[in-house]
Amino acid sequence: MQKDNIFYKIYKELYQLYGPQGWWPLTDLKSSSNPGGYHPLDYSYPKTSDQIFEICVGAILTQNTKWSAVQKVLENLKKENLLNPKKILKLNSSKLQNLIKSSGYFSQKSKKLKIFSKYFINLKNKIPSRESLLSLWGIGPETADSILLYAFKVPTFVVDSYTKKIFSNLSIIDQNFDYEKIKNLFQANLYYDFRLYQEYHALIVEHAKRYYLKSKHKILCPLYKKFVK
DNA sequence: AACCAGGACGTGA
DNA sequence: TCACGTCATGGT
Repeated sequence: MQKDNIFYKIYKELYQLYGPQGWWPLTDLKSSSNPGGYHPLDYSYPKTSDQIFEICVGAILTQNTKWSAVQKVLENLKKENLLNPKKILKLNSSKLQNLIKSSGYFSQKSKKLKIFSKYFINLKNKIPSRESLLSLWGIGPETADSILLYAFKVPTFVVDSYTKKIFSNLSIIDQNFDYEKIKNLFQANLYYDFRLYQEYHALIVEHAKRYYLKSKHKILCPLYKKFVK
């Protein structure tokens, strides 16, 4: 890859603007001084199987849902000591639905969590393949890549709706590019480094929240002035 | 008070 | 393959 390509330039710009994002947040790391549970510049592998599982659960629950809502649900599950695949499997579905209700799509998501929990137990601490994740009902490309990148530290780029919004607005990609094409474009233009991928996706989300939400005008995006003629 | 969130699936053409 | 409807609660 060449260091002066637009994908890497924008990464450096975003990193300079917002700094390290400390994804994926963990309930274990929450405290009064760190309410979000983020851990900037800590790229270490999750310390327990339950932490890995928590990241996966968060990735599923946040499908088309605000993280703040997911955070509350994770907090509840943690408080009940249920952030564990065997315990999720044992729970009856209506109880699970009640516990996760506030993060939306509770019927679908309870089913997804059940299916994923069984899969996770069968993994026996091995790193899953992307294909096996995608074969699960309820795990699409973004969720699979989030799980691989943030829970298992596998260098695979995560593409989300914000990525499409920002980079199509900057005329760097086309609106009709599909998931795999966008993912491959980023990977072809970046160092093969899970830390870089982790930060980049998190920075994209942070940037989009500031400049690409409904009421805000995309033209105000500072990347536009800097990189689009 | 409509609109949308760190998507994925099912369906019909 | 692909565009479109559906899933659902909670915040703005």
